[in-house]
Amino acid sequence: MKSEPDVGPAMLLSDRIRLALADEITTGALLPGAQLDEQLLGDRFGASRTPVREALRQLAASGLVEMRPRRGAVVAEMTAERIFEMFELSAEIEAMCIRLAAWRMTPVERSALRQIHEDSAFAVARGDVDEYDRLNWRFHDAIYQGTHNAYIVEQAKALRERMAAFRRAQLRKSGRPERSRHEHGELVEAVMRGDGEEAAKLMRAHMFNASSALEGFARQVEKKSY
Amino acid sequence: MKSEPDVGPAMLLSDRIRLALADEITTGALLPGAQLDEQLLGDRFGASRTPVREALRQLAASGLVEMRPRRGAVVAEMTAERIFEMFELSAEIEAMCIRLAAWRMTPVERSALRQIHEDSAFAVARGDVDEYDRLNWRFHDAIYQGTHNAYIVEQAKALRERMAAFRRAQLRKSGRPERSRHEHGELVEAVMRGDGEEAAKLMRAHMFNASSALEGFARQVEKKSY
DNA sequence: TATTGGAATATTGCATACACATTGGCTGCA
DNA sequence: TGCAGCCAATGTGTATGCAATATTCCAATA
Repeated sequence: MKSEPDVGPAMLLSDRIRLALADEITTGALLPGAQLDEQLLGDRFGASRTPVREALRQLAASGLVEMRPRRGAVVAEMTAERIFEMFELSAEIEAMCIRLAAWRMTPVERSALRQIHEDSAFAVARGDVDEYDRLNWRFHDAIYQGTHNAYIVEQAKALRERMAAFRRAQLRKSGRPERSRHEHGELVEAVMRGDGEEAAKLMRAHMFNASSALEGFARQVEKKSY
Repeated sequence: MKSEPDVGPAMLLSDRIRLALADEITTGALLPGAQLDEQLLGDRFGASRTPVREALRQLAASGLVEMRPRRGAVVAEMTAERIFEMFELSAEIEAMCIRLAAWRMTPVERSALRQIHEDSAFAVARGDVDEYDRLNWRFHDAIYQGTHNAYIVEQAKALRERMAAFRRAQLRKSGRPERSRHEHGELVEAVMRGDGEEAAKLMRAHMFNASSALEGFARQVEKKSY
């Protein structure tokens, strides 16, 4: 009986719960410090405690929830300060990646990066935020790959995945895609010159600007919390 | 001595399994690509599949094992190259931390860092590797704290925890503690001067030297794999 | 009245049982 | 002989039950 047009068992139940909880936490629907009772969550999602537990474990690894042995899980404090802290790490990681990439990328990789950047011009011109978001992802992904360090690629992707929920609202800010693309242009220039330190500096600024676009959102979370 | 893994239920069963598996993977007892059958592992540890699954999930998050949905877990490829990659990320994270710390640490934190460094002189002189290992941990931990970014502290600690198994054999290398302490001295100097970029550079060198101490070990893993 | 001890409750940690997907092999047909 | 499709076996994903431990509340005592 698949009356509901669900995505089917293509996605694991525990993954669905994980994504749903991550969304509720990042949007502020679940307030910081809230107890995450396994049984209750299981009831809410029509699942048993087992997939809920798996989801909570993974969320704990990403820092969205805090697990205390035999004392259950609570939503991690998600103050504006903590969101900024997460962005700062994100920015530093991105800066590290582009610094390494600027030194290590092959000529082919460099021109591929430039190509992605040029493709994004259309998306910005048409105001297609979703398309720009995809290209934005590919842009940063190309930089990760440019480090020629598979472990860094994995971890950077994982971190970016964690921040995805925050980022969603971010690009909608008026004028943000244009400015983002302009900053990408500067990044491409620095990478082309092989100037890793400069690229890292620009990336920090780029990420800081992106996080600033979230300030209103952060304050909103703040208000809900107290 | 509470440093010894307590047989009591003080530590969660899933954590014991996680640590044991991490050890076996990093020491090469479990070869890359090996299937990690949940039932078999459960039998080996005298546990059921449930805590084994939790352990595997956490190991997957740290990159030691790879999980393919409905197809089980396998030991991640652990070539010498991959070990070096993990160390590179570790080094970059440490460098990032000390760069931020050199700029942000309070005077109290700076002198506390220097104090830890001075305390370690005794341990080195007595050849007490375990004691030096503890102080080494506290030294790096103080640097994490110095970033004044709680999220970075968490993630840096988690990463260092993952590398712990590798690090264990590392300090045993003859002369390594002396050299390590000398390098720490230079790091303290740079932090005292507030020279973040220089501290970061020194930290990368420090971590690189530490990883070099593992080269023999890495080759050994390599040989076992093929 | 405040504090402490203990019992009751609730919730996690672990074990076991079941359902279903994936895989490998086997059979039948081209 | 080779390939397609089916079937069984293996093993993961999920549900449920049990045991151990943390929390809470109440009562007894100082």
